[in-house]
Amino acid sequence: MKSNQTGNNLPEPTKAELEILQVLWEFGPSTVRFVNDKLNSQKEVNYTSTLKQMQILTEKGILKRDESQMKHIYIPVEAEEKTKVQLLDRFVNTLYKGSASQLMMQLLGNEKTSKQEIEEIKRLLDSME
Amino acid sequence: MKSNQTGNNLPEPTKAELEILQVLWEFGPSTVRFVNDKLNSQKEVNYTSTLKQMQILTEKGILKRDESQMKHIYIPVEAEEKTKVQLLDRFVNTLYKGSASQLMMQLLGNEKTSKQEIEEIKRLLDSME
DNA sequence: TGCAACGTACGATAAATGTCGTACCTTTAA
DNA sequence: TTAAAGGTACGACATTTATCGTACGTTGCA
Repeated sequence: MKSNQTGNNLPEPTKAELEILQVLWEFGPSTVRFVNDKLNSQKEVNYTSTLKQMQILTEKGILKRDESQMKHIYIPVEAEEKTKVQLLDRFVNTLYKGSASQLMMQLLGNEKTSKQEIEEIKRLLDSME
Repeated sequence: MKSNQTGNNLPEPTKAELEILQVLWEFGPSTVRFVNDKLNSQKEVNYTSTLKQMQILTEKGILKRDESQMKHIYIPVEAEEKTKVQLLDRFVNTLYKGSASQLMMQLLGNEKTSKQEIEEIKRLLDSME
């Protein structure tokens, strides 16, 4: 048995798995064919590779599927937000020892964070009172 | 040759590699023995495992080392901030399509982000005018 | 001076991840 | 009614990541 500093032992979605999740989040419950087509607009990947990944994702309990028809329909078990929150939490803990404000500083110091983004964040904070 | 959506092909530090980097960032240039001891305060890991990792890190160009003495001294090539910025950038791009404010919203909605943290962020923003 | 302590080098191996080929089932249209 | 198109299942395999054993070199001190 092993554990890490943050006690965070979630069934970690891997890179390839995340790509699949993103398609499902964006377009809703889908067939393997559909997901594979979307993935192929970005990189070449074999149909059976995507199928296998989605089957594994299902075994892991990250996806579930509707098998009532021949074309199985895959659905994320957890909502997009919930999964992202978990990933973000892990990220903050790992790199910033849990300090959200430290992460913020870096975000704001980043050239790529536009003034527009910063304005938006300020509005967000003000509306939180 | 493969590439991803964000065109981000940095020599990705892995989990175990990150743990080593964190020690070096926190305590400065160190020997393998030192790093291994620090790691072992959190999880059991063999000296030679740590050594191997640090050698690989060096091959990848993420660490460099001073071999002038028997006890080699390892040093991160890039500063902590720079590496973290890259990782953060990748994270934002992957999960939030590059939108820092979206990430923020999630951060602020997170139970674990304390009011104290939020206050700190506000101060930070105000001081940025 | 020789041995114990401590160091590096490096190959073996395990486990996780990612990709694909092939077998086989279902649907449909000529 | 059968063959082609399009599904799923599943095992094989390459690569990456992670860990460790063993060999061997250096140092210092009993």
